[in-house]
Amino acid sequence: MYQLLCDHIEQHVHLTEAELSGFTTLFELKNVSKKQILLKAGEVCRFEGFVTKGMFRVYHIDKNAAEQILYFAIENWWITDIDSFTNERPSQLFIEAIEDSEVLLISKKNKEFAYANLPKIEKLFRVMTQKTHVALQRRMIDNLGKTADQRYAEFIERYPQLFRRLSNLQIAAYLGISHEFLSKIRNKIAHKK
Amino acid sequence: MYQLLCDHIEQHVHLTEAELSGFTTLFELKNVSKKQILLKAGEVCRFEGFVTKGMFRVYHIDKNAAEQILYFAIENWWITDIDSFTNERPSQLFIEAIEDSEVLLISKKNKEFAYANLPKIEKLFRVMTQKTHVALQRRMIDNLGKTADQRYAEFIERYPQLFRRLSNLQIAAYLGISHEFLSKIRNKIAHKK
DNA sequence: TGAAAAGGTTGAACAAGTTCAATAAATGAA
DNA sequence: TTCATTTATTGAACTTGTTCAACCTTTTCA
Repeated sequence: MYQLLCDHIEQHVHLTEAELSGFTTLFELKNVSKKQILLKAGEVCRFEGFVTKGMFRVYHIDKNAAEQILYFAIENWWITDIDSFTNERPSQLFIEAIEDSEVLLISKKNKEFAYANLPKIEKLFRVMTQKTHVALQRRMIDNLGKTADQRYAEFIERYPQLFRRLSNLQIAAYLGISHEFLSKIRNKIAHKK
Repeated sequence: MYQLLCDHIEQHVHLTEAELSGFTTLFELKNVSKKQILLKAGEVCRFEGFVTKGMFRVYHIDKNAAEQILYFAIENWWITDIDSFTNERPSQLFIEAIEDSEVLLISKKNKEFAYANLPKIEKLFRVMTQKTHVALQRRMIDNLGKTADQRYAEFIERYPQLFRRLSNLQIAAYLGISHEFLSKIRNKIAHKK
């Protein structure tokens, strides 16, 4: 049961059958249709989710109503507002399905139960947070030093499976540029080759 | 001994006297003078460091020889290239003292010893990585959606203790702008008030 | 099927940020 | 103290990216 989740865990830590089923039963499956919102800014994020189907975007909306996308999550990725979830603070973020999706949700209570009773789970999440952090550090450096053209080219190269499934509006919000300018970058690339 | 480090740990997890001294003896104190480099890109990062005096910058140098600063660390902050340290891969980063400094270093072997023998330490580092990650997420969103003026104003407000000790060159490399443009922003602010 | 909504492109005017060069001010080391 | 180095400022020309408006194409869904 929950095959994708089990495989994912197995890649990071080795659990016995009992530990694995003890942990996975702490999740509940939720179907989320396209455009449905799982978390709104202002609410406390009550879940951490493992995506088993579809795609989500985690994003911020500023005072000018512009959207900044923090990350996308497809199959085998996790979604949450880690700050809101762990500190039970109102979130600054939105989480929305951009395809018809399925996600396995775990509550804070159940996650704490896992930390208390399954020490290897603490390691799992430490390692995962670390990996996510490394990826964000690299993205930060790219954003500080590279032009939009370069960031777009690298996005396509690094995440071809996201690129194929995303609209240019979403990609522009991830790169931090207007969608019109992204369109001009694409035009330039198309005519250069 | 190592009072700053003990206080810092105590803020995150509660250790017995024995655990605390068992952990802190895994560190060694190093004096680092201004402009001395602790880690060069290309090397494997062999340490994780807790700053007890002075200040460091962790940065990247791109092909055009421009520097992007990932973060600064003063007293009570940690420094490492987490990717290079945990995966024993060549680093992409430099770590340099920008004041005469003191840092407590722990090796990978000793950190793994701590993880294996002091389960609370696993929690300490999970929580710390999580906090650092939340801060970087906020910075990422700011970088995607805000102008340099706004980012500068927020940097001063959020980190006044860093601001006072840093040159404008360092701040510009952190904000991702040229130091000339930062100078113009400062001029504009000065004349507006 | 057809109308509405969403996504994509283009151009023109503008704003934000860079580059280069010249100069001044502050700091540091002998 | 002094000379060299580093840091900060300013202006002019340039590049990168935004905004707004118009228009076209594709998708959605009743």
